[in-house]
Amino acid sequence: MTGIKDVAKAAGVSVSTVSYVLSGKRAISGKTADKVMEVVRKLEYTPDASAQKMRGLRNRILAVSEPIRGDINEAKYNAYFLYTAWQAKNAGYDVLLLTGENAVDDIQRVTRSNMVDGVLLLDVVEDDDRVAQVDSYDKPCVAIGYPADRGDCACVDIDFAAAGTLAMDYLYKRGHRDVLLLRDNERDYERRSGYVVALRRHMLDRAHELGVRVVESGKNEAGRFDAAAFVRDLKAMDPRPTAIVNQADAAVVNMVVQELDDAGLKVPDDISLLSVGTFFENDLVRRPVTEIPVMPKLLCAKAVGLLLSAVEDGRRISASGELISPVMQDHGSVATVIPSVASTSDATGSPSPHTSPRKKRT
Amino acid sequence: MTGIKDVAKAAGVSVSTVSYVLSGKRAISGKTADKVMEVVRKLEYTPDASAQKMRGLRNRILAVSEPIRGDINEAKYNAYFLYTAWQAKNAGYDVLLLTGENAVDDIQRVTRSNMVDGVLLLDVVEDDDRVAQVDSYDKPCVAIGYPADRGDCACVDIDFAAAGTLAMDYLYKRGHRDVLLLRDNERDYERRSGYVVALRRHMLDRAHELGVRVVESGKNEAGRFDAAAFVRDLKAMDPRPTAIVNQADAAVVNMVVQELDDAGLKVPDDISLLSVGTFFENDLVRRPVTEIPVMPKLLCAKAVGLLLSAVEDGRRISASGELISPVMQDHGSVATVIPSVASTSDATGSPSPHTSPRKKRT
DNA sequence: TTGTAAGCGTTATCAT
DNA sequence: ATGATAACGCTTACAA
Repeated sequence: MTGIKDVAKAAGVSVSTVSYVLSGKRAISGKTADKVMEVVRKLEYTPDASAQKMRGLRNRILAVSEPIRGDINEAKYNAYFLYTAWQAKNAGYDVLLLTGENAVDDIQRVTRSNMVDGVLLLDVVEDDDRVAQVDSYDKPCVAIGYPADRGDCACVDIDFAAAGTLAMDYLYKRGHRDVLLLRDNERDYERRSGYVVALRRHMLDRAHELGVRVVESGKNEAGRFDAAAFVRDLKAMDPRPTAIVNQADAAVVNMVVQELDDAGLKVPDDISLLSVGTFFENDLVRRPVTEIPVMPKLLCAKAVGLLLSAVEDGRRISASGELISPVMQDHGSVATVIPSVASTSDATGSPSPHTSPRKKRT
Repeated sequence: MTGIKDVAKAAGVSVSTVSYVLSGKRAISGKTADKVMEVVRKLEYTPDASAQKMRGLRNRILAVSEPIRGDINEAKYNAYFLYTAWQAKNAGYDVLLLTGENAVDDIQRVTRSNMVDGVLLLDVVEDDDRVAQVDSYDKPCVAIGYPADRGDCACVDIDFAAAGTLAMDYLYKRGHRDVLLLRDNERDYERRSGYVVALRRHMLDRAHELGVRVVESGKNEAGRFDAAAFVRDLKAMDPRPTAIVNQADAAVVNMVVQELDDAGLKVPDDISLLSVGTFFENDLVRRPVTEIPVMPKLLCAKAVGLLLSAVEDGRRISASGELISPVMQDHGSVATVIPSVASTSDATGSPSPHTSPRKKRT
């Protein structure tokens, strides 16, 4: 309500003086500056953001696109969203959230109408419309996630090819030749959520190269996972897997760990557990699990940093595709075993001499 | 980039004609309108939001304040946030998220700088700064939650006094005289999160009035809940509670149900389970639980509706404090029992003749 | 039915 | 060191 004119009048100076005092873009005598600032505080003057934006100043608003597909309660993706908001805030930016189904329309609308300074894309899937249309936005844009074809879109993600390799090499090096893949929520595969699908493929590929046998768990429908059945199946397998590679979330892992416990299987002595592409930092886990995490904090920091380098310094970022190396966080849930001789040959019905896994924890 | 002048030039009309075609605020000949719209589409013209706002039009942006206190992964509150965003979107509004610690500063900044049309307050605690300062905002404001003193702030919430009464009356009517209160996460009590605290108090008060004995579970620290111990304690109690009243989240309830099962206690035949002030709709629950839910969807719809009535129709809403009646959602986890005669008298060490609860489910 | 021009609240250029 | 004023892109009162 109170504008720069009111301040100027009350301080007995011109509007330009007020503007310059506030922006610091030219020298002002200490006396005038003090008087102006005093009035500014007294009148609680805050410059009109629209007027500033019209003059070409930045808004300090970033659009964050996170289309809500189906269920609203996907805590997994909230981590990215909140860290993004947090990073933006730290840099002095606010976040305009775009959750509509027609994400591309929304992004075009807010960029073309000059409502925001830049755009962040969250929950990117393998063939993402928002990425494909990046050239139609009037503002810089960074995706968190790496679609199959990133075109001109700047992308930041974990290197999931490397993560898949790292996971399998890690197990292989510790003697594991038979692993059980605990699938993520089916919905994540179906929506072709970028990394979940890619990671699984890379793990299977690497396992094949190494001669590691991978059996996949049954489909894991949302909210219907039967941990008891999973463990029962595990015990019935021949040869019995020496490790579980997990893509599912904390709730599922907790249930599995509990069931393993009930079934008398100790982690890692009787069965190793490695979680890949998950993020357990904040969730309750019944026991620490060795993990190659997705690192939302890091990704969001990188993405916001990259976007702001374009917004504030005009850097051209359309060429940037940053892949961050995965890291193994050892929490002692993977043991070293002696590979069973039969494990790489074909599995006949004969009772394979199962090598009891018992070694130092890793 | 492309402005109204460009459109006017290309269409061979004046800028006001273009403006009027787009706003529909005066009659335009069909021919001109068509031509203009064609050019608008071809040039992908989108009016500059700042310029419009300067002319007094609405921005169609609502600020949503949800300060992140401590841990970032509080899924509970995300539901409110997402439903709010969804409701806003449905009404044609975008959402500017304010997560900073200094919520009041942020709200003052975005309202005074005219960046938003209105403000929604989420995760309101009993003595909430944001509510206390509501008069210092330059835009209409609605809180979801009911602080101790709402002052001039419009508030929408479940009537938790009524909910507490409803919960206890419901159990009392079904013969329960001894109940065990399963506490929510301690953090929720500590931060004095509005309803969690109020609800507990109201339940205890009502129980006292009815002569229902309430024993509280031990503190439930985040991520450290020991369901087995909880059930062990339950079995050791004398007289043994016939019902559990739950304030904790789905993860905790799942664990408890599982442990009850393992301990041979059937719900509801051996022990009733009533959840109050929770929201299990989207979470996996091992068995349906009778619930007086918090109804975020409804609350958000009411709040957004109220706010928009102020934003769009200029209604004065500072007098509005809407309390929504709680509803009991029966999912068959509460049984009717025959009250034990000893239950209202003092509990001596004598082995009370525990009335085995077995009746029709409710 | 359409055009002209004032004005919204700022910033920045030009004077002084 | 400070002041007057054009310009930003749009909406709308007024004119034609």
